[in-house]
Amino acid sequence: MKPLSRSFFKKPTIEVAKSLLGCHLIHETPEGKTSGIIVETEAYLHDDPASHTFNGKTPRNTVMFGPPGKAYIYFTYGMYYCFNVSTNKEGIGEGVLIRALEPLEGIDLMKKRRKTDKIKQLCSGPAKLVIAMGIKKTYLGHDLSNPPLQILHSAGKKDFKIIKTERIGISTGRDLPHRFYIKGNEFISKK
DNA sequence: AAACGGATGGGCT
DNA sequence: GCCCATCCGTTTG
Repeated sequence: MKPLSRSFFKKPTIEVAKSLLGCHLIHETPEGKTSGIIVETEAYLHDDPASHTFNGKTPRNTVMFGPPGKAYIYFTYGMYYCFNVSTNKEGIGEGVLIRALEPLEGIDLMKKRRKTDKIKQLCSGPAKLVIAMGIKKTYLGHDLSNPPLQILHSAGKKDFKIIKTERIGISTGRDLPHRFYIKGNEFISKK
C-alpha cells in the first residue's frame, strides 16, 4: 500500500471514480487510526448540471478547480459534510464524491463517533463516512498523498466487478450513469 | 418495505 | 427566499 500520486487524479474524472474503488482511505488522529476500503463513488463533471461547479467558480467550489488530488469538503443540509477528491487538471472544476467505505481499521472508534454498533451503518453514505473517519472541514484543500488523511493504492489486481448506475440524492442530471460501486459489496449506501 | 418529514444552516439567485 | 451530492425516526400499506 502506498499513497496515490498526483498523476492518479490527473485523469478523466470518470476514470478516477472507477480506479478509486478498492483503494484505502486512512486517517490518523490523536484518538486513533481509522481506515476503510472505498466501495462506492460518484463522478461530477464540469458540464454536469448536478455539479457544484456547473455555474462556474465560487468561494465554496474553488478546490474543485484547483490541482487534482486535493480534498473538497462541503457542508450540506445544515448538519453534514461530504468528502470529495479534485480530479482532472487545474482549471477544470471536477471531482469524485466518496459515497461509502467498507470499514477496516479503528472500528471501535468509528462506532463511538457514529453512536451506533451496527457495522453496516458506519460508512454506508457520504456524510456517515465523514463522521466515522473523523474528517473535518479543516481538511479542505489537503493533499491526499500526505498524512494524516491519505488515499492508498491497493497493490494487487482488482478482483471485483464495477457496477455503473444513476447517482443518488440529486434532482437535475440524475439520469447520468456516474455512480460506481463494487458488485456484491455489503457496505454501499443503497442498492 | 417504502414513503414521509423534521432537523438545521450555508450558498447562491 | 429557496435549494440542497443527507440521515434518521416514524408512519403507512
